[in-house]
Amino acid sequence: MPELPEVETVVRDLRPMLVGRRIARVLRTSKVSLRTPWRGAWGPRLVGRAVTEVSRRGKWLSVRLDDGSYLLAHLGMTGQMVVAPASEPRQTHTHFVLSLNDGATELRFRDPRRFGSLEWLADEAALRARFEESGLGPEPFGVRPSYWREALLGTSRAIKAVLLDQSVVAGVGNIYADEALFRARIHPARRSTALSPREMEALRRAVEAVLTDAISRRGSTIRDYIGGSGLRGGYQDEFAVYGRGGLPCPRCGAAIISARVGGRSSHFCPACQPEGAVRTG
DNA sequence: ATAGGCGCCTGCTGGC
DNA sequence: TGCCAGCAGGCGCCTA
Repeated sequence: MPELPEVETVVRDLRPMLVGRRIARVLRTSKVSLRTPWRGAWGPRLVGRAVTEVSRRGKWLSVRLDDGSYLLAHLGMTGQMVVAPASEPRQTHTHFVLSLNDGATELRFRDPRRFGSLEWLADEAALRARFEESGLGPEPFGVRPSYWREALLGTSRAIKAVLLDQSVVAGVGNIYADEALFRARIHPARRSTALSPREMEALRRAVEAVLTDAISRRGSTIRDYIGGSGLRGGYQDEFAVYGRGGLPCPRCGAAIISARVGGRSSHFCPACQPEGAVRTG
């Protein structure tokens, strides 16, 4: 669920509430184990540590501690990371809780579907190795056009699948892939190698623009997503195509198509995003 | 080697 | 009203 704009929003929300605070207590509040278990004995490693930094890389969220170690979280489809008053009842599927030394708040990790993960890494080298292991590509902002072109020419897949490939560019998920393809007027099923240089460049810029706009609206809430302070996103109100099958295209009025491309539901305008002839305008 | 498909989970929706 | 299939923002693993 959470794609780059959602994770970025969580990071921005959490930062002022976490940086400078110390971890007073670590609680495992759910009996289920996460799909990727916490690596190592987490209790002793965290208690007493202060948070020095909260950041994002692709869809990963990291919390740096004052001994140089990191808590690394991936929110999967339904993961939430929220700082809440300790007095507030915890929701179901809250798996881990870090009590903070202000005595009043706690960081909660909640994840109904449990596709998310939470792990501890000893230092920055281990963090980088973890990103390497997951095949994480560059951040989508300021991608070099030459890199982009080579990445798109280096695979025979549909462009939609290429956008979802985190090793090509980190952070784009199903929503923003569809929205970026719409902005660039490219049909999701077209082979990435079939795009003209102009289209490739339009798409590179569309990805940046869509993600930037979504961040400014605090991401998109379809169902589960909330920011680090519990607020919902607002970008779902600006979707041009995602989840809008059968509704009119905001640009030309044609009915938006909903179809499976590369195993994922995809939404596009059949008029603005033609599958056949490459438009070379 | 690459690309596609499946499985992991829970919860909600829509059709019968 | 109730049941059940299908589907959901992700990703890693397996197979052809």
